[in-house]
Amino acid sequence: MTSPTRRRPTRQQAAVTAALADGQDFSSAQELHARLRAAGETVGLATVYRTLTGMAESGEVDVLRTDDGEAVYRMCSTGHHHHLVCRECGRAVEIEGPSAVERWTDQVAEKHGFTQVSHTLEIFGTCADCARG
Amino acid sequence: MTSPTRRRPTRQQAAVTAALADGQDFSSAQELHARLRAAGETVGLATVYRTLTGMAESGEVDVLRTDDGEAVYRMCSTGHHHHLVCRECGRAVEIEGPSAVERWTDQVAEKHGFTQVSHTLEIFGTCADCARG
DNA sequence: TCGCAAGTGAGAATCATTGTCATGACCCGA
DNA sequence: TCGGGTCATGACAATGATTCTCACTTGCGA
Repeated sequence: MTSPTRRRPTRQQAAVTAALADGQDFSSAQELHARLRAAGETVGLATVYRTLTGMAESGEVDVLRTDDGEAVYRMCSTGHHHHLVCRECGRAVEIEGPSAVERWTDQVAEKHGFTQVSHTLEIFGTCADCARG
Repeated sequence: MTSPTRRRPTRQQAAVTAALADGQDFSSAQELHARLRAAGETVGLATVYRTLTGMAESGEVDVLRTDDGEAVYRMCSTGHHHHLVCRECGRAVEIEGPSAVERWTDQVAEKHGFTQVSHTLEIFGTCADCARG
């Protein structure tokens, strides 16, 4: 097992973290990079990717994939939870799954001999604002 | 609303459909293309993509994304269901979610004013064979 | 059978993401 | 406080999946 790969704190990482903490929506790496640039921060795209990947691995941010395969990131409360995401604007609501679901997934996996089980459960819809538009 | 874009039946589409029906695992477009080539079928990569996209839209196949964002396809029984997928080999087991989950997602979405709700629920793990390897 | 619209295929184009590698910045010990 | 080794950074190239283009082919109705 590798030790939790602690990264050396830098200005760039702080900037990425701040940009991420800023919004309530899921943002892509490209979006964040553009936002940082606009804010006058000079952070390389590769660095944005590296920082996000690192944070995702250590569980500091949640990652999910849009319909077209782009990875989007969001700073979330710790602990296991799921999301209700607007397809149009990306707005996300953090939700807690019923523990029954968590138990059920483990059961199903075990029954079929699967180990190291994880699961994804996301709800997509159109939020009230976007539906109105 | 557009009419269900019926495609004109062709040899190529039949080949893609057959290749897809062949395996029990999720396969990427690239994989299917390679398999078709190996089987002596001459089908363009673009056509494989077009066919898969079309089938996915009409609900004839299930699509999901691997961790690295690649789209994988599988021919499934009709109706709503989920999957237990092996991270290593892609083997998939079709599973039926407890109706409680389906109800719960709708409730949560409604409570937050979201409409046109859909959800994804996939379980990932390492299957017994791969764990042994 | 004829003609046209839809389907096809080869390759180019796109776009997110990752790799490369020289340069610069942090941290620790002296 | 200073110096050096190490890790992070950034510009750019490379990769790889997917989509676009466009000329050519083919299915199907008249």
